[in-house]
Amino acid sequence: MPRKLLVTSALPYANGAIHLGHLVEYIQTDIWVRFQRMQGHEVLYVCADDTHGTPIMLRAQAEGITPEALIERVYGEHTRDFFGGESAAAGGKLGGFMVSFDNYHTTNSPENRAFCEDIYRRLKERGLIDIRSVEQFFDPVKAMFLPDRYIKGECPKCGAKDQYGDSCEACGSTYAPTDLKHPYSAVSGAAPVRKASEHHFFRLSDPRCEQFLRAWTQGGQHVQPEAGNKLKEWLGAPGENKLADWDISRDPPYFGFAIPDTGGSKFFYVWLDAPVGYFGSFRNYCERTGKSQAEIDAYLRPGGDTELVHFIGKDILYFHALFWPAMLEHAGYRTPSKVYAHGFLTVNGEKMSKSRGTFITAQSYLELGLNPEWLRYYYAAKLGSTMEDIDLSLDDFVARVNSDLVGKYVNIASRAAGFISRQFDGELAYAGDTVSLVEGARATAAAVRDLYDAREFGKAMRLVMETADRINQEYDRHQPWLLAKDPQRRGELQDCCARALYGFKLLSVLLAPVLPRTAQNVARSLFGMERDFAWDDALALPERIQPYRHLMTRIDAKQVSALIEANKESLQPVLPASPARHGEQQQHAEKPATAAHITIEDFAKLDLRVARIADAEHVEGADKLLKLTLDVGALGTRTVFAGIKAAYDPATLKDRLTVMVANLAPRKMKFGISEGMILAASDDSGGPFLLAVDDGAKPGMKAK
RNA sequence: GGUGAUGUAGCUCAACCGGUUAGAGCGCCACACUCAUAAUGUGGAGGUUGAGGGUUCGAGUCCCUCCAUCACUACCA
Repeated sequence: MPRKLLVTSALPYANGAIHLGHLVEYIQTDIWVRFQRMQGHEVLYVCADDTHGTPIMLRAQAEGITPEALIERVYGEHTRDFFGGESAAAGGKLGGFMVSFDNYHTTNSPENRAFCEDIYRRLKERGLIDIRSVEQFFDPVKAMFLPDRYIKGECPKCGAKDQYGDSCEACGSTYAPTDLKHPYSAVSGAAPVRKASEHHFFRLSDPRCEQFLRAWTQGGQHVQPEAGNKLKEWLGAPGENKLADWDISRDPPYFGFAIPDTGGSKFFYVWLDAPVGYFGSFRNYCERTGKSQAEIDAYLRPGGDTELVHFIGKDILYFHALFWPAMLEHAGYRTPSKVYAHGFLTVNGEKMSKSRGTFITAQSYLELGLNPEWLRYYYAAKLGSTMEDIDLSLDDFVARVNSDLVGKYVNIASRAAGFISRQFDGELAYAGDTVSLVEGARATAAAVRDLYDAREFGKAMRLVMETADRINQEYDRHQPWLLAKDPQRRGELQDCCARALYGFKLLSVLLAPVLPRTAQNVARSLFGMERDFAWDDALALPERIQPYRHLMTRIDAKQVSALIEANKESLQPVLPASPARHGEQQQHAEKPATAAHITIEDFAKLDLRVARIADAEHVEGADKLLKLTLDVGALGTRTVFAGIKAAYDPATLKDRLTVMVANLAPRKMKFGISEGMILAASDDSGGPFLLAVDDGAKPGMKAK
């Protein structure tokens, strides 16, 4: 019985170009989708641009255009990269990277708005929406609330200037925007002020949500085992109530959908309407193709026999495995059947980097004339069913594609077709037993089918290439180039070439989900079919061929070098990149390498002082911390929390002299502000041991 | 600091519930072949499975410690 599958890839954010990191997901999903279609299942593969939120709004302002104009332009770029643009959509989705969406929509659509409003209203009816006051940074010049990423200032830890409100690129520490020293708005440069506003929350902490999610995420039905473990961590132990309510509203100005009944004073947070965009795109497709309401409901209401399958990056598991199913469940919609998370892409073993030129855009890859099927194959060869990261090793990419695809696979057709065309006018004929030949193919196809279905593409590719090796070996064994010289042995020649070409057909069917364009060429141009391959074509012996035309060229390593060169850039984005977002895999900033040595100037930045421990006390509820009051002479007294409880009794510390870092940025900790740091030594064998100061030193003296 | 993942030949990866001399492809060396847009075949070299302990008749596989990388996280400051 055919399955009915509604499949999605995460929505790419409409403020940037598609790059090779994104493509892991779209290629992975597309291979799976094409495979399922070949099995005869009904598949709807939908996606959309994720178009709302502050980054889009500000970017449009910076460019002096409306947000609508911006997202329309980006829509054109994204669809071009994915499948050659809207104009190519009707032609079989073999442009761009050949991602075969049935529908590619936008979240800024009436369909999406209707779903968002409906879901919100239903959640509200069920008492799962709370309204609470929240205090946030506000830009008085632009008259807008600022997301964390738009507040910059000095890192509270290392003092680096111009750091974002959530983490420091210099030292890698994370903190709240309120921790920043000298904060300023990245939008206007003004000093932000604290301001309260009412926010709408989805009550994820409600027992109904927790209970549902505990059941939904465990048991291995919906997510991979590793993802299940991660989710378990986030859910905490039963009763622990680790899930925090989710803030789903934003204040204007905001590019997005107004929340119903707020008179336009509140907007849905982009992360609410993004996943809902899957449904919006689906509905748009249904309306476009004249589907009935009953058919639509079969996909959206609980209890149907359809499957909803999401492919995502592991960075957005939280949204897709917690917020999203909980929202759907309590709003009366069906919940996802599967959420499949993949890992990040690294290039040459490292994070993609603009300075190294490994932050490669889809557009540059295509414009430089690299074949998208090369990348599709390489990703397929590397992908498995887990959340593990995959590495694009560029040397390996060249070697692997050339050897597997050209040397092994395409070469089979190239070497056997010539004899058939020249000596037999394209006629294939088989001598002797063909039953075991077809049975062998059947077994291979079945094994590959199971691997595709389980998303074990790497294993599938290995099996396909083993098969290609065997076909080459078998062909060699008959030495057709010798048979061709002996008129008595024409039958043998024709047979071994026919068998090789049947093998080639088998391989082409098995590779069709990965290499759709080549497979189409093989089916139509070589085997003269009037349609594309179906899975069962793997079992049908071909009877004749058209003259062979070369199917795929090798990668020249120079093309890859040119690609790297083309992507090396020093241009900084006009505005800060948005944080992890729908389909926005790995936009993490690179951390600069730490220098092995520091200069004397670096050292001079440290203000080390002799401190007298004026008071030391236990902290209620703290396992490791002691609260110290330090006398630092002329600098006055400082409160410092030190993690030395295990080694020191407060009573013994009083009046001891030790060394502190006096100019360390104050750090808000659970039990108060710590205004410095005392020095202590420790390693595996023991510690911590406080540093002592020889007699004669006075509190406040500088250590250098 | 904690939790989890990863660490296997030069490169990319395999190895079911622990079970014979740890496999494959690429690369490399030699040979063969010439049908194929230098593709193919045969053979070979190459690994103390990150390090060190332990359990076992037997460990890449299980346990402990450590190291490295990555992710998440925190009451290191």
